Amino acid sequence: MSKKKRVTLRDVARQAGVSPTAVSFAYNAPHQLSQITRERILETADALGYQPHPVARTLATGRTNTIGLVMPTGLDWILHDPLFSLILGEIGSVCDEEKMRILIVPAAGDISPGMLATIAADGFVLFSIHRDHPLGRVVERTNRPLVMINGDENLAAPMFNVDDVKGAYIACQHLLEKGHRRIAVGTIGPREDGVVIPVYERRMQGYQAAVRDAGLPPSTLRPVFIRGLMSMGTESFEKIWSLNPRPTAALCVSDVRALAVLNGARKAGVSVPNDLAVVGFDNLPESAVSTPPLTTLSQDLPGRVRLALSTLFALINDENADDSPPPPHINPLELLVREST
Amino acid sequence: MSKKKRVTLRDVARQAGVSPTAVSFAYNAPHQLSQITRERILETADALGYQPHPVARTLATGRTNTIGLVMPTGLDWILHDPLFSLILGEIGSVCDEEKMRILIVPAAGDISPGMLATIAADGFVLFSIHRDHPLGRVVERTNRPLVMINGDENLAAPMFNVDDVKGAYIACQHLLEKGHRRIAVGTIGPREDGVVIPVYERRMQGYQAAVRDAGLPPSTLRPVFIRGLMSMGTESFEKIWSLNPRPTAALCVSDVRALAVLNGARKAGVSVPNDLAVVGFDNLPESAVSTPPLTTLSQDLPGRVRLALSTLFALINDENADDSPPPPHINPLELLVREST
DNA sequence: CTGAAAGCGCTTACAG
DNA sequence: CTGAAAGCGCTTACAG
Repeated sequence: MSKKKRVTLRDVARQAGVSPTAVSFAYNAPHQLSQITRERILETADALGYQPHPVARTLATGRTNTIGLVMPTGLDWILHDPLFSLILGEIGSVCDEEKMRILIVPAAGDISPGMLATIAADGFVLFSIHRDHPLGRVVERTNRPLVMINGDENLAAPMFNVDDVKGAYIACQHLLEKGHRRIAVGTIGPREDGVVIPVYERRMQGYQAAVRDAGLPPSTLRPVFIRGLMSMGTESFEKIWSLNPRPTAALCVSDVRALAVLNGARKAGVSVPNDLAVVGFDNLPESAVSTPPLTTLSQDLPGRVRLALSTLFALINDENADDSPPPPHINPLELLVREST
Repeated sequence: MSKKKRVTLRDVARQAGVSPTAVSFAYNAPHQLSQITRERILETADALGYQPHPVARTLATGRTNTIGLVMPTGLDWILHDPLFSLILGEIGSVCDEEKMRILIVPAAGDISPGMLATIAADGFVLFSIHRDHPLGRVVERTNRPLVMINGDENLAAPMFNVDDVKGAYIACQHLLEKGHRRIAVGTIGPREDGVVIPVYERRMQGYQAAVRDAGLPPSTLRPVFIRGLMSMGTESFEKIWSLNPRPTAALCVSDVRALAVLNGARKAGVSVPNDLAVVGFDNLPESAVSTPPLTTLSQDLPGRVRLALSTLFALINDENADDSPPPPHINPLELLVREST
């Protein structure tokens, strides 16, 4: 094959003996053409192996039929956060239905104020952007359609979150009511790249508020930095278990962390919930079948993702949309008490 | 803000008092411009908030700086296959380094012969394409740069696989040597969408060959269809355990399946490896820390992915590349004997 | 129902 | 070092 010249609309027009306009109409405005002309054009196109050039089409119409998924880190995130996989899967279903494509945009490193402008997408979904992240500034001054998921509520953008603070509050309250007074908090440590994840920040606040409202000292809670990886179970558990004084319960900011701790505890021969109660966050499918099944906070992820995307699509289609972002959409969380507490 | 007119290169040129060419050069051929002109242009651009239009640039240069990741199913795959997440992560690192973007292309449903042509990408990575899948035809007649990972070796395309047949062979042999004569094979069932996954097909062949070469009857192997989901552990284990006669070992075509079975066995109080030996495939990070750690086949995934991508990038850059696809690249697999056998 | 023309916003020989 | 011009391959008023 090698450098075959691309067949263009012009070639088809010439071959079929019609104008370029007619060929374009055959694809984009069939009713503007007589049945017979249209068929001849389509047959010629087929015979020549013509395919409309997607980029040229985009330049002319202004539509890419692509949405950009922007995250504040490298792609390692996708890799290791099962919740993100769930979100991605849901976005995938919606995009299948809407015939939109998905462009992955990791925003590690160099973030210029105009970075979104350099990306060929009709709109963006931004994940976990913190107000102090360079993307926070970008978001506030861009005029391109975007929505945020799990973002910082201080940013002025359409926001689709869960009620992290309240969820964390009731999770912590649950443990306090069971009499726990020494609680490890399994949370994320400072990231090398300095990125702060808003949901974890809010969850910490929720835990702390519950302790405060119960009239207990802040030292009731002991933060422990653990990684969100199943393979780090032993290390994570050890970090918690070696606290002095030894905690009787662990609140984890994510289910992966909680599941890893469960795994580590089992290997160490420590009984959950008898020796250590464990609570997660987000209710992954795995959390229902772990040993023991995990107490956690459940949310309507599909509903939230769909709402975010339909908002985004509306923004894309109404150029002259209202300027002020709507109030944040905050899904409730429900405490699912299972056997780990 | 609303419908702000886009600032174009032309606007910058006018404002800076230079030609459009000069503005373009300021970005793409700095050395062609005097230091002073260049700075003036860049300042003007900045002041006007100019951003080069990525689509226009693509149309003129023919480069999108994007690679398409094509899979034969919907996005549900990404969702549930942890191995795919690993691959994606690795692709992500390489693309970060190369300043390439990633477009996700699920190819469920309507696949026209020209489908790749409708996608704005410089090249493609195709996953798990079977010769009978509609994409198989597409692949063979397209002249766009592409490579395949875990694909069907009967397809004429640059291929980057592992030695599934041999790996499966030695895994099965391992069990036979331990004296197992009733072996369940935990494999994928027919998918609703009819998609066949080449690696699983090959792995089945490898298991069967080992049994044959050992002079044992084919009935030594009993296929059981199980899902690749951690949350299906109990169901998967039950299916295996209820075979009659009851198997003493299970070969699983993927680690997720093996881990799920491990989980199900534990809940049922069945001891691994004493009552049931279990072998996985692919060596996920989790497999090293499961209870018990999983015997499985390990591969050099990062190396393979990087090789596939560098081949793709070479193809993208050399239009007049050699026509005949290179022989398939087949990475060796190593049996990692851990405590589940 | 059909066509000539302008336009989408860049890049890049080519000529000076 | 700098600019006028053609071209990338479509779409879409507009006029007939």
